[in-house]
Amino acid sequence: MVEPLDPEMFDPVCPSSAMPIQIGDKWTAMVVICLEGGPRRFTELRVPLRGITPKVLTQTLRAMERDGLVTRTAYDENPPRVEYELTTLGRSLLTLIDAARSWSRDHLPTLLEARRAHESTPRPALLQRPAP
Amino acid sequence: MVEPLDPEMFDPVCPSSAMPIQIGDKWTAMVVICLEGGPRRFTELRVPLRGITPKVLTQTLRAMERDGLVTRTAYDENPPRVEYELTTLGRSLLTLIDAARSWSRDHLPTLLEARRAHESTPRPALLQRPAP
DNA sequence: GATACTGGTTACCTCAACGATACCGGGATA
DNA sequence: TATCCCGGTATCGTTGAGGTAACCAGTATC
Repeated sequence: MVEPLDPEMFDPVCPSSAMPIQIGDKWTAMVVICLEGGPRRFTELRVPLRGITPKVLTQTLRAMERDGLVTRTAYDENPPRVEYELTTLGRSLLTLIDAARSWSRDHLPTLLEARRAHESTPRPALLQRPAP
Repeated sequence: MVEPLDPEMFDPVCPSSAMPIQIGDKWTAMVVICLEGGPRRFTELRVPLRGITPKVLTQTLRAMERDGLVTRTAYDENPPRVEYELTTLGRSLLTLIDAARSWSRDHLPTLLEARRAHESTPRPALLQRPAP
């Protein structure tokens, strides 16, 4: 048996939402990370992706399937069982995701600090002219 | 004098729009690339970014300035002159952009082929059951 | 019969990004 | 007087990603 996914895997309040890098659509990178350890079921994916609605998860998975990032396997049992698994192509995104994570670890605090500093200082006149 | 930017630098019909990686907003990565060689003026940036409207370019640059990716320097001459330049933080995005470009070079054709193949094959029933 | 489980679907709505178009202010130049 | 240049603004409209809420089919179990 595979280990269950950690429900705290992704923090909804994490500043990564400010990260200037995005892989695929909003949830794509998180799905890839969830599938890194092996195939997962639909309901299983919903746990760490707190807040995702079934509609949006379906959309995300269908788009990823269309692009050859995941495969979908349905087992005719009941209750029904469907498993999603990364393809080689999908797995190739992991290096990119790692690069994005490294960038964030190294530079996101700087960006957030710049943003914070900017918010608290009113924008100066576009052209600084000598006072009359 | 710095070399002018190549008007053909970015192809509007380039499949990179299908690229599952995005840096910042739609134009951010292109602006970073334009600024790689040194400071550029507003009007100068509009050339390779064919089709960008001044409003959107302003929005993009303001957001980048807020996040500490570029600096804006206005010279009180006329006609007015304003120069945008990458900060160290902005420059740090270049490695990420290169990683994204490498991924695209290596894998985007595969993705596009998967997509093309998928479009031409109707989605099978979600659960394959034996025919009655 | 009622209820639960899985893996969805459907209709509707909201909001932000993006784009099209027009206009502006100040100085230099003709 | 008129026109051009530069670096923008102002206003409006479109589009699509994403979210909310409700519903569904088939089977099993109570």
